[in-house]
Amino acid sequence: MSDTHDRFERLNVAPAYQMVADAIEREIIQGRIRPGEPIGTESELVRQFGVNRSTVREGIRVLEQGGLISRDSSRRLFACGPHHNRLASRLSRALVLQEVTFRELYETSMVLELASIEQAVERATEKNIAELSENVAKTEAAIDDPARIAELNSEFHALIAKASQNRVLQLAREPTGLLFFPTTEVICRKVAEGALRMIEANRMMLKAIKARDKKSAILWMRRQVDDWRKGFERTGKTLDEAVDKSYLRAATR
Amino acid sequence: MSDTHDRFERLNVAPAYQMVADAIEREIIQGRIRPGEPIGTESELVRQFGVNRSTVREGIRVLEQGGLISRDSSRRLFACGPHHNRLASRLSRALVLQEVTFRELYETSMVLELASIEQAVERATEKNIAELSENVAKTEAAIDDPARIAELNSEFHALIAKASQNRVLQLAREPTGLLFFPTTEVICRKVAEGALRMIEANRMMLKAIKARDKKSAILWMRRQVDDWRKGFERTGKTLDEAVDKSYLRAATR
DNA sequence: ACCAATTTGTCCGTATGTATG
DNA sequence: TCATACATACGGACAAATTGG
Repeated sequence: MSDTHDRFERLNVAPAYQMVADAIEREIIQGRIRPGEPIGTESELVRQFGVNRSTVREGIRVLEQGGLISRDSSRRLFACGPHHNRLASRLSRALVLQEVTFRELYETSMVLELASIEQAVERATEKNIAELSENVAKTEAAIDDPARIAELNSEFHALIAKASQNRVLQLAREPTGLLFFPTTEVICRKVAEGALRMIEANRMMLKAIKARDKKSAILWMRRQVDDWRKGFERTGKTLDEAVDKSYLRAATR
Repeated sequence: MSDTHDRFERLNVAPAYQMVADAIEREIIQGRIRPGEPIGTESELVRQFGVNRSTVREGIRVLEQGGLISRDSSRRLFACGPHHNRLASRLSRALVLQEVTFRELYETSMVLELASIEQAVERATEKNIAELSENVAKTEAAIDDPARIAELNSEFHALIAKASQNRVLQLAREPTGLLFFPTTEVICRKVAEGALRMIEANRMMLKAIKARDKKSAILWMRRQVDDWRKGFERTGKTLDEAVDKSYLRAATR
């Protein structure tokens, strides 16, 4: 052992593939590569970074998975503003793996959906309202198809969030929506008047948004989320059981 | 061209590395590999899947990035219940890339923080309260250090969410917290009484939680988030500008 | 504390399928 | 149609780090 001080700290050198990923990520986040712009071929990156092909490819996988880059039909690399879908379904998966309960889901959804519709009442554009109207019409036409109803209801809530013009809120509620609404199908099948009450609530929410009637909109949203809870319990399950992984299928791709 | 029908559909064959990733992911999601359990060495996987090591490694990168597996200090692979941290910072990044405004952040944070404290008042355990007390004590001791104050305040809110016992809510507020609270440092520097009001609010929230006084707790939380908005505007910025990428550094690792 | 075996990180070269012009 | 460029995948190799005796 030497009795001198270590002159240098240990260099914390990241693996090469990580540095490749970081370097490209930086360019995208800092806006020097805009979404849609090409990244270059693998050989190009090999040349620029001075590392091996395999190394570049590992870095690319990281970024692909992170949703920062993607490949088009011809497999050329380009930057892409990450679609939340991928992130949201990852989040949903994380929730399932943590074995969160339906109660946690219910409580959080209540908060997020109420916030969404409150802001939607204030800010919904004509376009938003048209989209919601179309959704309600489709739902009324699908009255006898539980799967379709559930899907449309899920879309209804996503449209509400969109109408809030608040992208943070939109992103925050997406993972819960992904897990929350698939159960509506089960409920529609088991509870006779379930679909009818759902449609009525959606119709009333749409009406309230048109009239900019915040109070009524919130009331009907609360009622619908509560209906979900009651319907859920009526299927014989308890709120304190963990969200099953089977609800993931609908969420992943 | 033959005039016969195609007998077979085109096989949707995923790349090998993707199949490797999917196969391992399935095992984890289905619970056949529990969090903490080892996955095996790369050579092991090479043998089992019958593919090249480079291919295995690409698959591993995907899962690592997805937070499903990780390497411990000795770089051995093991499954891990995905820590939200990684997902949350990814979400934050997505928000920045979408150039969301501080207003969107503010509004959503208000909703999520209020919900957190409301549930925290109902359910905080002795342990939660002890953690919060310690945080408040540390904050009082750091009164002259804006960076430390901001960090501790961020932790305070995370602890509140933890005390809500609602993991869905916890996960939902994390990305916004990551972006929201770093700005408190700037505010503490620019607004003289900022730190003091922040500490007072935290102290009062803690007190309200101890007393199970929901009304007071919510009041002080609302006041603190509002203070944030006022302080933010006092720094000369407007709520309608986009959240800057500079706020990301604090968020990533 | 040393050594041998294992494992990871990285690299090289090559073959094959596919998309584009 | 053909040629070219490129992505995917493979086999093999070596140095550094880690493990376990």
